[in-house]
Amino acid sequence: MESQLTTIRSIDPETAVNDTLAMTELSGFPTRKQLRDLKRREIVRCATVKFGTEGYENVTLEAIATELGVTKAALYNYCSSKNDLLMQCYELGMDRLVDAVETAMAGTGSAAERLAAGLKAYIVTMLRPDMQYLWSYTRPMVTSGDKRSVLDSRDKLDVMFRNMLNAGISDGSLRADLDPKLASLVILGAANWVGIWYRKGGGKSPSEIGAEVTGEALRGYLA
Amino acid sequence: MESQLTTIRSIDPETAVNDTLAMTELSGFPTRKQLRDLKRREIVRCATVKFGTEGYENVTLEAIATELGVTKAALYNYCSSKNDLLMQCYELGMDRLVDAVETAMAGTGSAAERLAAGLKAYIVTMLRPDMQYLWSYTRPMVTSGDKRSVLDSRDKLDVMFRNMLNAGISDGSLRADLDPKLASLVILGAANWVGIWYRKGGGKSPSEIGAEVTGEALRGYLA
DNA sequence: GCAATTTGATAACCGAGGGTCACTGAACTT
DNA sequence: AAGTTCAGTGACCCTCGGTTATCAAATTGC
Repeated sequence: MESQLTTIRSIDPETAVNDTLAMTELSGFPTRKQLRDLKRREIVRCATVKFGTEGYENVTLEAIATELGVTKAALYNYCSSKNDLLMQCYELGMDRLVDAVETAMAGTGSAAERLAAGLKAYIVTMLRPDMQYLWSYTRPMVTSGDKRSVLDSRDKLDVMFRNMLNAGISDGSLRADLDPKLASLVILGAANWVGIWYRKGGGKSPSEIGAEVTGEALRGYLA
Repeated sequence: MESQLTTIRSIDPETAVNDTLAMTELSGFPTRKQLRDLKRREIVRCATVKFGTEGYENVTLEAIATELGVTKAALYNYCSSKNDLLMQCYELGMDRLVDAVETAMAGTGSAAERLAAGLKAYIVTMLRPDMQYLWSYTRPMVTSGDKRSVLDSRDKLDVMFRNMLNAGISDGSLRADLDPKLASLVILGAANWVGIWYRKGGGKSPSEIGAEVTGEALRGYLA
């Protein structure tokens, strides 16, 4: 059986919005390192979709390997365990989240407006079909030791929101008496909770949900 | 090996606060049904502690069985699968939560005060060591089909909070313009989020955390 | 009291799936 | 051309959830 790992698969526009993979396609003569890294990311991308839509414990390494046209053992060249593979998926997901929030917050409005934009982007990104189960259903599997980079990203997000809260106090668009630490806790809590209860079919689109929850979560903090 | 399932184990006061098991000890000549039910609950109690403190996927049925002094196969007289056992643990946990919140909300103050008491009780209960992983780490494993009763309890809690929010609008202790549905979402989101990031050693006790988060989550809703 | 039956537990086993390892063949190096 | 590196293979092991045949004790019927 010929390995398909060397093939650059077409990117599904629905699930791959803002995916960075497409931007790093091979140019001319790929080095061994480049090829290896591309394959690794292809594995992670495949695993992310499967974990995200089917749930971690319902996906076998065999299934991932088959889908990629290789054997299970081959995967172990790119990850040290199934949990490690999940970790790499988390990193990918975290990067997406950070990117989305960063972009949304880069606007020019008041801090309150940019905070709202960032929060909405956070929620919408989290509700992407292939992020769904990844966040709400398998965060658990992140075992100690491995999870450093994930926690780093989480902290990074937390800091981004806290900074924006502080900026809001400074520019007067948010109440001066709010505690950024506690407020970011409540805000992110509300946002993350959406990922738990939201299921397609509730009638509302992720974008609508994002806007509604954002409005509600920030209501008490506006100046 | 003699079965220890017939022994009523002493209740650890730390983890068994409000546990209903102690109230149903056998009286005189236990019937077969009573004995069976007692054993079932003893299994669930043991599993709850282990799942809660070690994490679902790190606990083998073998380990639970050994701790109870029986074989793994014996457990299958009381549950149909490992996941079903987890479900029963969730029910136990949910009952604890509902009890705690109900009791806390039964006071005589304003609706806002009772809401705060209920929310704090919710958080504190959730932070019990043996509830920790159960909530934040294994909610995922609840697979469709089985999970009806758990969702019922969750709905029940949601309704309790929504009712109290409505009561607060009526008695004027909460802002008249709040949307109970969205508000309960944000409030419970913030509360549940605590279970994710809280780890012993942060210096603050569950009670302090509960009070702080409660204050913050309700701040925007007070009249 | 003594068979017949029901119940709860056991030991032995099965199969899925995560993880390992000796080896192979192709690509790169010299 | 010979040696070296390395991704990938196939066969294998082990853990653990789940099943089944069987047995002993308690319960019931006569």
